[in-house]
Amino acid sequence: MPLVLYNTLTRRKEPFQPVREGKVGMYVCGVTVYDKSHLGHAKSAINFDLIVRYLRYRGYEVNHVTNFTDVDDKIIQRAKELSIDPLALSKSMIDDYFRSMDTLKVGRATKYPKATETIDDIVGMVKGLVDKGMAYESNGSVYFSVRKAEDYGKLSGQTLDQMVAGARVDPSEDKRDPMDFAVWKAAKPGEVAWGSPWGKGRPGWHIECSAMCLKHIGETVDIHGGGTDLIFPHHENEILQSEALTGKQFARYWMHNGMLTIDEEKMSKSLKNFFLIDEVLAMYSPQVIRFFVLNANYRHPLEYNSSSLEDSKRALETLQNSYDETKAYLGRARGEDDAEQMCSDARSRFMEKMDDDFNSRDAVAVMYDLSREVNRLRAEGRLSRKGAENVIGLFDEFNGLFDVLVSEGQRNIVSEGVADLDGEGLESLLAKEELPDADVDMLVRARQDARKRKDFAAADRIRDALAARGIDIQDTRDGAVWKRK
RNA sequence: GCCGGGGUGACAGAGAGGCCAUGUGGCGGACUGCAGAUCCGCAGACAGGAGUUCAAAUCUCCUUCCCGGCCCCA
Repeated sequence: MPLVLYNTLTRRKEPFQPVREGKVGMYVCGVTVYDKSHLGHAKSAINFDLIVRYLRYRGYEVNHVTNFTDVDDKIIQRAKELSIDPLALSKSMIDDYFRSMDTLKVGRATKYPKATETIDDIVGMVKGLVDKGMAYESNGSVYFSVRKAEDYGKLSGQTLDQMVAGARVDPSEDKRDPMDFAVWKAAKPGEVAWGSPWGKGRPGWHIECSAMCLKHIGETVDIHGGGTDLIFPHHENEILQSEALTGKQFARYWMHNGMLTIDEEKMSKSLKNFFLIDEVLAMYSPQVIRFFVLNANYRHPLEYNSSSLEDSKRALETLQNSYDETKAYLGRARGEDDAEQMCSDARSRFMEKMDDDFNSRDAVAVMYDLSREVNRLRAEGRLSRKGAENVIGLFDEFNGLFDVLVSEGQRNIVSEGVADLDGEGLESLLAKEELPDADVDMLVRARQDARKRKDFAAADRIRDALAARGIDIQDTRDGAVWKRK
């Protein structure tokens, strides 16, 4: 069964066939680091990280490159406002990006090249374009000549004449055609700049990605990704300049993630409707945020509102409970069912969904099915210890891709036996601020005793006291199970 | 204006010709001292209008509304 993915270039799903068997060169456009990252950037990173993880799960060797645009107009302007060095600003924002993404469990790319570290390659590329007559120098800047390019609009479906008609292009520059774009920008006095055959300057935005693809992956990348907002003009221009230079197809598959929206509008800095990753992490766990993102198709816009993470949190609890309960069940397994068939069915359905353009939403639905089935087997006492191990193993396997379940730190503890505690001991435990596990265990047992005596007031008092410290008790057929929330 | 993508139950969101999405929430039942968790069941949907087809949420056409892009942007 082949892996199929949606290719923006052809606007349809296609079987995935990399240039070199078993190997994938993947380039994903990264961020321009002039400010801290927001939830929309997190969506993009999580979406593409899942794609990388799944490709590896499928056995591909993936070379994943994501860049940092660490010098551009916005960075220079912001640095000026803050009276700091622009490269110091971008450096600190890159640190922030890594901090956020690490917390969100976004896997690291193979390489994170920066524009400022690729200047030589960029200059070489610009030179090559000028030599070929595809680009021209004008007042220290170099522009790509769009009229000379064949098949303009390959990716976006735009034609040049349409563009010029409705465009808000700036005609005041030194361009021969208003649609020409800068591949090298002449520096204004005092700006950060690098030497070049055309004088001091810095790279145009689009050229750095072309140069990095060429340098770190090759003339043809298998998968080129980014947000839908980059399709035009960024990716269109990357294709033009790269193919003009190499004569080879630049990217086989173009994948674009849908925007995160608020009130159906794109989350963005300019609309001031964004939430920083840090702000959201202060309220919700990385797992909840990941689940929110992965519980939807990467390609479509995803609506964020005040309740969306709360909903995700609740929905995820169902899966986490099933996982935790199955682990807790290991110690008291009774039953015959090894769940072999159930697990292999679930795995193949899961892969079938992921093979279909990384349909994580449907893959999540498979996890819910698995969880319901295992819950039933446990409740009916039909699951064997081996069966529980199989299911836990499968949850772990899925979680290796999604990373939405917490495997440690959230233990379910069954408390059995009678509490060795007198009234005074009980009161002193109830008064404690911090309760180590042994104390919790003692209180849970005391509550069990009280329930047996039908002293429900005392039992509820203990439950309330534990709840106030974030400890949750559940009475089950097999005794009381508690966990820290 | 032009180029893309969409409008699915209370909400979030899959699906792309025939079969169930799924989750949260709601309702009913089981279990329970209560609660929670869990299980079983129920309700509720495909923007509007034509057409193609034995069969359409899924294909075609029209209308309408929304979003993204056309300066920067994941």
